[in-house]
Amino acid sequence: MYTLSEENYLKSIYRLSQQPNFKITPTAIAESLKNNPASVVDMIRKLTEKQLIEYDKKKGVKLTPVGLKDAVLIVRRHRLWEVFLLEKLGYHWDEIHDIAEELEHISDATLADRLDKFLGFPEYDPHGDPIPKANGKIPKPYSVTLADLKTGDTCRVAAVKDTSSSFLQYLQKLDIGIGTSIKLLEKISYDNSLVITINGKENTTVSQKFGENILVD
Amino acid sequence: MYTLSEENYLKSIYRLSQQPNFKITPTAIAESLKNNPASVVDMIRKLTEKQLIEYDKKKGVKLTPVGLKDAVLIVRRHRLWEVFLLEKLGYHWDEIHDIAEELEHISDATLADRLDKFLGFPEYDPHGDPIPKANGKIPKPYSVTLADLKTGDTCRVAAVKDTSSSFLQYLQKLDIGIGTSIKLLEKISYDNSLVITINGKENTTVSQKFGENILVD
DNA sequence: ACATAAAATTAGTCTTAACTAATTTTATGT
DNA sequence: ACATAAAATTAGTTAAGACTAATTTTATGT
Repeated sequence: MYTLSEENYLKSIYRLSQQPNFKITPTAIAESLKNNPASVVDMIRKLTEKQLIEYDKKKGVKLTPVGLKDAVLIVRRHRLWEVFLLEKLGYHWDEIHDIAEELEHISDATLADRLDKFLGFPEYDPHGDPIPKANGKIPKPYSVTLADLKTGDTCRVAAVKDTSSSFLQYLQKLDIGIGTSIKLLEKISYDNSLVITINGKENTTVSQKFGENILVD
Repeated sequence: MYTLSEENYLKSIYRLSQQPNFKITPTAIAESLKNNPASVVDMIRKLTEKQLIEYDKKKGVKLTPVGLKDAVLIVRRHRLWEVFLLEKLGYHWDEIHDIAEELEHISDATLADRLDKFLGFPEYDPHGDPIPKANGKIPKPYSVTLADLKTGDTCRVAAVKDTSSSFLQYLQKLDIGIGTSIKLLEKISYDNSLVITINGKENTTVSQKFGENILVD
């Protein structure tokens, strides 16, 4: 169907299109794929001919309906494989992305749907990103972070934005995982530090940056 | 580590080396990979330079110890994925080979071992072929075929040699799978056709070629 | 042994998708 | 507005790995 490269471009363009009000330029794509803008210009021509994208110098690159549909399916495969690697094969959070980058290109028509079923139709991947359904519908992404809460609010940890091992180790030290209940006691107005209670235990103070990387529902 | 093509050549050469007293020639490799002998000659040069194979016009192609080790690991990955596809995702016998051809190239160092563990360390793949262990040891392959039996013998299907979809679909039509009990009623001396009973049901006649592709124990 | 067929090899071409270097176009700061 | 910086584009190159066509080497049958 598509070459490896074509799929990577589609996925990259899709990912960039998720940033609101962001103009998708050749350089932006080049940076996200870590290759040369000249190469990107070539591929833009190719994908335009295949009617998967449209390119307007003023507006940048946009996925066509067909391109969008297929980009979403690639993302779907990526995120399903991430769930598989973490839940079934026991990989850690920070190991799964690169392997899923390879697995997402396996081309069998029914594979994603079978995997989806096998995994119990998960709605979110281990990074908290929504897994597109077979029909292309995408579950509502988490958007509220710990830092968005008002004093007195209680929430549960749904996902994390930052997946660096230093962050994950810090989480572990604080005994925070998916599903952990957190109550916001106070927001320090000086630097927006957050005073929280973790699972009803004693109080802890964390930084604004920390709070912005925890997605809650 | 290796390119897709290199891995496919290694695997192909390994498969051919399993046939006893078979000289692995450029044409033989070309046929098995369905490409041109001229291309094979190029790749023989490349793999020889990388010291993965040795080529002697008289003796044909041979894997070096390093080439053999890595070819076996590719086969290991292929067969483990086949087990996964059949047992976990519910694919049929004749659907799994092509998908495993893609999955086997996923390059993460611990993936095969994790998958092996997840699957419960299976010894044979759904085609009955032995799955090489992580250390390269290979369980004893089946060797007796249906065509080797004497009249009156009863056996169980352990594996198949031919994995073409036409053969596998024929098996499905005859209701033969791994574990199926077969009794040899008669060998037609004219053309060595075999009259058999499948799972105690009514008699069927199959060709010698068919019988030679069913491994039993 | 020799003609012929088959296999192996060489030489050169093609495609994909990357690259660099050079040039043109667009944006930005003073 | 204009100089300069940044971005986009073009042209040409490279590498892998396939191909065809032509040639050489090896095998086979009579």
